[in-house]
Amino acid sequence: MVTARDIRQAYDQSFSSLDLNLSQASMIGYIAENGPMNQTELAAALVLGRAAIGSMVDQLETRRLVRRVPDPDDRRVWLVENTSAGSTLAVEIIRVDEQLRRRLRDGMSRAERQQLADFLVRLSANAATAAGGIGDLSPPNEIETHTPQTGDIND
Amino acid sequence: MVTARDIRQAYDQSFSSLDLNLSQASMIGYIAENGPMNQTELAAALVLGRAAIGSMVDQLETRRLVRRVPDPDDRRVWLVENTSAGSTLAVEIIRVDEQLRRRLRDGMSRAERQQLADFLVRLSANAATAAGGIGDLSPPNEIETHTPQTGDIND
DNA sequence: ATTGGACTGTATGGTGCCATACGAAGTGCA
DNA sequence: TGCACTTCGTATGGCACCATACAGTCCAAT
Repeated sequence: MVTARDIRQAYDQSFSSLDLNLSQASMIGYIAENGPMNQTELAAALVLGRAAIGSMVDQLETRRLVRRVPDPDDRRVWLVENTSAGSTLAVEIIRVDEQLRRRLRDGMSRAERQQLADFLVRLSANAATAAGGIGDLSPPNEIETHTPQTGDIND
Repeated sequence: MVTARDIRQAYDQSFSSLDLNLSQASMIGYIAENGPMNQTELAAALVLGRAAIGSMVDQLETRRLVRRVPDPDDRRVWLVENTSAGSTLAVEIIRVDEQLRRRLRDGMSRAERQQLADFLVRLSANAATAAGGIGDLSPPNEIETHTPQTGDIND
């Protein structure tokens, strides 16, 4: 937990020069790489709730970094896309991200990082099953139909 | 980060039967194992700010689980100690903790856990130095005189 | 055509934590 | 003996996120 906080802090600080926190930067970067998407998809990608995404979009929209455009196929949904200012910022974000990643990886081999990722996934799985049955010893239920997709912000 | 959240959630849920969250349980457990201590020490041990500790003590004090007693040697400080109810609860806390630890370790060898801990410490160190110099390439300053003590809630 | 269920984004209230600023009390130095 | 400096706990305001409930919309089945 402490490590997670340290890393988040390092990211927040790195992005503070761009006046963004980690989540905001992730959103802009993610849109830059995957194109406009609706808020529910963003929430899934960034592992946040829909409400949190909504208020993030609010903030970034007032700063003209992203923009809500109606989805022509579904009047319920907004497509969130980067403005030109947002796109410009995105390349900087990705640059900073890669730079910080390099510093975090410092002294860790590729194999080690792979193993670390593996450990974390296993821990998460254990935590999830543990959260399922509290005091009981019941077998793990069918709660997790969502084997966490790689391709998120792992690595 | 996601893993950290999952673990915290598992802990919170495990302790919810005792009507405690992870931080509260950690505090009572820590006092139970190390004896009464002042709030600054508690903050360092639980890796929280002093203000957060203060309000936690407030909560637990109204529930008569801990108690503030004046430090005879320093009139600024309160020593926080478990009440008898708190001590009773502590053994339950430790039991739940050990049980959950076992479930988290599931499928991980002792060597693997050791290695994981090592990775996390290294990552934290990297994050700390990265947080020191943002865009500059200056050498790490003397900010971190506090090599994170083992003996906390690692393992 | 209507209705029920599933899904989208929003509103609201709550939680846990931080950063900052403060008064009170201790400590070192002239 | 006085005066700065530090340290302790507290107060305040803010942030990021969650859970829940809700209105609007889509879709499938009658």
